[in-house]
Amino acid sequence: MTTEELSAKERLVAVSAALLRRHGYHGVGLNDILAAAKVPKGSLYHHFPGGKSDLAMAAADAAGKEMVRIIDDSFQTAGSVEDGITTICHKIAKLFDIFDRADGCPVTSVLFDAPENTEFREKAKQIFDTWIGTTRDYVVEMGMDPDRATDLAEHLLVLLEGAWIMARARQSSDMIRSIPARLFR
Amino acid sequence: MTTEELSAKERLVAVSAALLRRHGYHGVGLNDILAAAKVPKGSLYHHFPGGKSDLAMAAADAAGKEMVRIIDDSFQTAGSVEDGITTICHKIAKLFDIFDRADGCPVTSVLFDAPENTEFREKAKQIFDTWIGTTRDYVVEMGMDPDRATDLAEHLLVLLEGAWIMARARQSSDMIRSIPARLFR
DNA sequence: TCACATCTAGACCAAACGGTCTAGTGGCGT
DNA sequence: ACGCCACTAGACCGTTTGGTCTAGATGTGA
Repeated sequence: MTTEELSAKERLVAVSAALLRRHGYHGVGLNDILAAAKVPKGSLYHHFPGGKSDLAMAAADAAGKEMVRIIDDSFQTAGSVEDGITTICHKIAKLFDIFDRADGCPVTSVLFDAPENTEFREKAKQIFDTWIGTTRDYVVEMGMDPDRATDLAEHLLVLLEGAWIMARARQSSDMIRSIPARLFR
Repeated sequence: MTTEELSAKERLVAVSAALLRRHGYHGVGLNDILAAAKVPKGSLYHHFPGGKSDLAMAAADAAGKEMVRIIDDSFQTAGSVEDGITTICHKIAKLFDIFDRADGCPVTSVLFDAPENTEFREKAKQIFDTWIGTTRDYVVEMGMDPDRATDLAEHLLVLLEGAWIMARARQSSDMIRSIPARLFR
């Protein structure tokens, strides 16, 4: 993650996403984020008047969009539904391995840590639904009927979230890699 | 949750388990726990010299054992593997609904919030493995070969953890209730 | 009834928290 | 050259954090 040539705002979002993914919302201090991003407090509250929660929302959005990019990339080169989904899982598994096998799903880590905040939960739901919608659209495009496609996309997300948790506990991406086998058995 | 006749130590564990499940490790303050359990600080550090992390470990253990009890109960009255697993999911879904559709898996909520602590992660792994082992034993006892049984038990846990997350996001236990359909399709 | 261990009780502490505020800096349009 | 505005910079604030410590209550066996 090169934060070199990025603006202060961009650095803030990137660093937040990374730290929040690993430690959760309440697990990171604002000062940690500021120090890692090399941004003074004044800048934070200039770009994100809402403070920490504002920043977390932006970080979750960014992470959500990156996931959509992964889905797009995976299906662009895919010859079949199975192919596309397998690629998604392998890409995520690889990222998981790269980042010390320590990071959780961005949405879960960032948003569920603060469930007392309705806005957070709504955002999580919305991002999840975007992922499901994106996946479903590709699958429908490839010929599956919409209802089955929605179910498949939801099934994939459930497996992915569950596998992500197991992967963290076991410090191994195996569970993520074995998702396609579970889904298309 | 009647904390009436319990000892201070028991109240501490019960209240911690409940609060941690909802807010995560860093999301609850020691003072919140103490106030809810009506236990002074001195008592905490008498019973749990290790402080908050010590308490969280005990809470996770207690929650882990309760899950084993659910598995036991479900298989005791089950006529088939499918039956037992369906009962497990329904029991968990019911509990989820009762507790405001807000609580996550105890192990995930309690332990993953503090992944910088190796001891925490190990404990999470150990509890997960206990659940998998318990389930697998029942399934083997019912005639399935051990390898397939292990895979089935792991598959169930992955689906359960994933569904739990989705359930929180959507404030609905549907995803948990539909696990058997996904597993035995 | 006295000694002792267990447990309760909460005042107290340094550190860290998220957030506010004022001052200053840099670059761009005119 | 100047004024303006986006942004940087960090001192500072009240609150809350997890944790320590001393004092006292309670029960139990000799």
